[in-house]
Amino acid sequence: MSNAKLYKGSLTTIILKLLAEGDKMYGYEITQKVKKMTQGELKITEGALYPALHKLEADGLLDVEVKKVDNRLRKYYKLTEKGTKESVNKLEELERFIETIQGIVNPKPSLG
Amino acid sequence: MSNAKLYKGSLTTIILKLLAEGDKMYGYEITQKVKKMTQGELKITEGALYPALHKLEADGLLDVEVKKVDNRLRKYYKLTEKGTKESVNKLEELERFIETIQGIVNPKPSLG
DNA sequence: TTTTATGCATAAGAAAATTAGGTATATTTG
DNA sequence: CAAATATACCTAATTTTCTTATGCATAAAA
Repeated sequence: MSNAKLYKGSLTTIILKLLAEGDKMYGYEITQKVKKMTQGELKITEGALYPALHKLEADGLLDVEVKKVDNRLRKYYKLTEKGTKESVNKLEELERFIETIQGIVNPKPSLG
Repeated sequence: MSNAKLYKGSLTTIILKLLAEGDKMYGYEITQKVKKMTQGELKITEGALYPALHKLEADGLLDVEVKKVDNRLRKYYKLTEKGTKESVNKLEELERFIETIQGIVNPKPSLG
């Protein structure tokens, strides 16, 4: 994370959302995809990403599958059933956060 | 914070935004105003709020004025000049975060 | 041949919350 | 009147989630 500030707590939601698209992904791939999708605005640091992936795995939201490609290891992650449900929750939570904070920084005069 | 999840890092922005409206405010008033503006969705905890106010003051973004009203103390906070500038920065930062993360959770197919 | 890219990882520290208290006065309610 | 709730401040311990700084290894590019 460097250019655009990433509010703490949103990384997990990003990971779950990307994996909810259906395809399994490995860590490095996630950093590159986020960079591309945000036109370089958001850079996921490895120091944040890998511990986050390990925690999601430990919590039973992700399954891992190790593969060797071009003589280098890749750890492919995919959502478990629990992870699929949690991805829905996290996305709703994010939407609600955005609506809520918009209500403060861009309020309707009647409630200000 | 309890109902809607507050992403870590947004509290300072909320405080600065409310004070940027012009009127000085005291801590308890901020918690009540946020509750009202978000229809109870967002509850600022005192354990987060007061340390945040103290830090903003220590950083020279807020000025304090203590008043006794109904035999109870109130600490009124208002933006310094530096605080006014920072409130603009923080709001831009928040807008950018929202746009950026919308680009991930609600992507244009061309970039996905 | 040195740098950059790919791919994983962890450890120390900082930031910013949560949780759980504490003090005190004023008002409302049973 | 007593007890609960609202108003108003505070802090300390802990947890969560990052950043920063490393480390290792292979492949490709400069």
